[in-house]
Amino acid sequence: MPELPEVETVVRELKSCEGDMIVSAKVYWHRSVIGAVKTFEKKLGGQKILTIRRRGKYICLELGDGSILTVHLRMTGKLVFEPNAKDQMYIRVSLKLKKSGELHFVDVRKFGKLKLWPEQASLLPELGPEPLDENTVFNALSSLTSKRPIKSILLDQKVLAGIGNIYADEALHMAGLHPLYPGHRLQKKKVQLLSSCIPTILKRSIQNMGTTLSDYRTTKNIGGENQKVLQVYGQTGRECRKCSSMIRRIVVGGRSTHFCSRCQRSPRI
DNA sequence: CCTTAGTCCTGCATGC
DNA sequence: TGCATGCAGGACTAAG
Repeated sequence: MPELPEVETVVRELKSCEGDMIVSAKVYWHRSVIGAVKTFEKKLGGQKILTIRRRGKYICLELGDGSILTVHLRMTGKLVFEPNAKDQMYIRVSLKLKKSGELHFVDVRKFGKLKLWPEQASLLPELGPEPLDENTVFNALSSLTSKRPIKSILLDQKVLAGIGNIYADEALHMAGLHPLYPGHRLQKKKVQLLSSCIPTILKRSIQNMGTTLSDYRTTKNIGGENQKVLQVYGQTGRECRKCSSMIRRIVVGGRSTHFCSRCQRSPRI
């Protein structure tokens, strides 16, 4: 599933479309678009793409009239220029670009969403800060008084924007923290450690072009390589690469959670 | 304030 | 082989 590193990889590729123009937009599955589909198609036609940026897990296209198109890939969404035969079946939205060709939003499970935000709208106001800087992460985590499990806190986009299930598990393993540890009971030293692990884990994955477990691909239909260095996510039943203990799987806040019971000690109750 | 369950979806793994 | 069942999950919403 695309999280911050995967979205960042896609956005870096898409940067080549800055300055291009959206000739026309066509929606094939209306629920992939938030808001009125006719307005969406009409307002996108003829728009110049000024900048393409990432915010959390959102791809943000700043358009000529000041409006902003956001794309959230959710589970299986991807943006591709040349869809293969299988992709063709799952094209939900297509954007015809003047110079770059046709950009297709492909999404098997239809969870992904596109939204055109009107001019001057406050964009994505509920998102927390970006988690790529150690000090920023420390500030976001140290101001917490929540009793929720640290895993749930990391997945909360209002706390930090962009971390998903894979990197939450990987960062907690690197920091040696049990996913059920209550946020308010973390000592300052543990928060500091976790705050350095999160950017490290995310930046490494960006270098590896993201994690491809099933659907994630870049706009050029290239998979990432970061799945090769995952320590716990999807490793249930295998040996921990650090200590050889067995990787276990539990459910935290409805999400499957992977951890090493030796490296990540259970909190004292 | 908090947690849990339901919703959206489809492919794939499992079991008989 | 074929059919039924259940699972996966990000973000949102509703209920308790």
